[in-house]
Amino acid sequence: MNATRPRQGRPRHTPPSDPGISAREQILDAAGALFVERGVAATSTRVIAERVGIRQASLYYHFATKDEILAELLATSVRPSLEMVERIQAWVPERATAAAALYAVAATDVRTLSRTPYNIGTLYLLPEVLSERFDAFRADRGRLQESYGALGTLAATADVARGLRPERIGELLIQLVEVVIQLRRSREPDAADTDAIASSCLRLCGLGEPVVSAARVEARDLLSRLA
Amino acid sequence: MNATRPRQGRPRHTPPSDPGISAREQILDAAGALFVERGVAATSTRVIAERVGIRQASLYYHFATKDEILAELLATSVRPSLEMVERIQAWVPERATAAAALYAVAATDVRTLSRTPYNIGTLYLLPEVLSERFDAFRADRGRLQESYGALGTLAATADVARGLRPERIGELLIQLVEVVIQLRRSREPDAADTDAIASSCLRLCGLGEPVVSAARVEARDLLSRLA
DNA sequence: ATTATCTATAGATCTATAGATAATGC
DNA sequence: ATTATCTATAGATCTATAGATAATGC
Repeated sequence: MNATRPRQGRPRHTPPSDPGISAREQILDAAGALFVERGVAATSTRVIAERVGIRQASLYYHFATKDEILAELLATSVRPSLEMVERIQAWVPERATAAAALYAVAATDVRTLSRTPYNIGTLYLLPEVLSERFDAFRADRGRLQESYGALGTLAATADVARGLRPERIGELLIQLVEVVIQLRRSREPDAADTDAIASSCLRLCGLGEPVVSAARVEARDLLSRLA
Repeated sequence: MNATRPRQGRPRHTPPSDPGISAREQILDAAGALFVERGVAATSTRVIAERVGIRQASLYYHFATKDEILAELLATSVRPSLEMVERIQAWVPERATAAAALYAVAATDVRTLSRTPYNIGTLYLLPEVLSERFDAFRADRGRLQESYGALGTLAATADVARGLRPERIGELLIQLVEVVIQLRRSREPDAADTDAIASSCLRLCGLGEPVVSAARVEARDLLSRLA
């Protein structure tokens, strides 16, 4: 039961609570929680370091700037969604209807965002993300949006598809899914929220109740086969 | 053509570009645009003052703290929505169906948010708003959310109303309407967006195409009578 | 020797206050 | 006299760098 195996380097002022996690990870966790809670500009490197249990200057051994911490957090938070979408998209149209695929993607995305440790999706809403420094993140998010647009257009009724170009459908759908980020600010989302949001995505595409119900069932099946 | 009538007080270092607007308003405008662009913490009082054309310390003649500027901006941005919702709500059920009222409220709210000078709705998303200092604002917003919940519950199908309590419907609807804030970060919303969002609100309540179409028409009529 | 921390600090902020000053109003 | 600005500044930050130090690894 050697709870604290010694590591390399000068020992910390306060020994780490969980030495199994790399210092880099500890910094990302602390910074993530603080950025979400108070924003980036209002979070000083001193507070991040305090929460980790190291001195302020020691952060700079792991990250060159505060922005680099944010960039890393952003990158690791879109990628899983992006991979999932692309995997599900590949099932259309041979093994799944577009509506079911859209439901599956939206529901999975909502569920993922519901469960991230400190509602990390909140970072997407912070003003600093608009800066060019983070356009790598915004490019990833753009690709996710395109996938939503493509799926939504395939799933949409002719009426809706005629009225809204794929880019617009993508914008609206991704925003709708991310409603869960806002929701999580006031309470813990549950399965009913996930269904309400995913169903709304289909309804936004003009689909009526029978199609939505069928897609919900098919999506469940699709997801169980994927897992 | 006396473009610049002199005012009381020591003259500004740089004379005001539009002397018709009070200094207080000028500060609110400058701060609003900057807060939206970079966030509150990242906007220094010096930059706000610079944009107004006064010295940093002169801000404190009009506002006691930076937060007071934010509080004022938040207050003036929810109130119009709140008043509008309550006026339209009063038409239900005697002179309007709940679905039409919900469509009208959502569409008006989306349109209002689409047209605010610097997408001021963005302020709702900033982390500083979570602080207790702004609970007056959050109370107003809570009331708006309750109205959405009440209207949505009245409009919803029995199925949906059984599955989702009014509070949850309110949360989801207000979030859905505020999608336009996010949308505006990348482009100028138009009438098609307004309809897509307002229609999505009804569809989220379980309403099918015929009801949505009828509500859209009725809402247009309702709004023209209100104006 | 390498690694991961530490201490100390430069230099650049930033907010808010104190007190002076240049207008108008009476 | 009142108003709305100005200048000057205290005091508290904050980021990032330089260089020392206490471990482990070889």
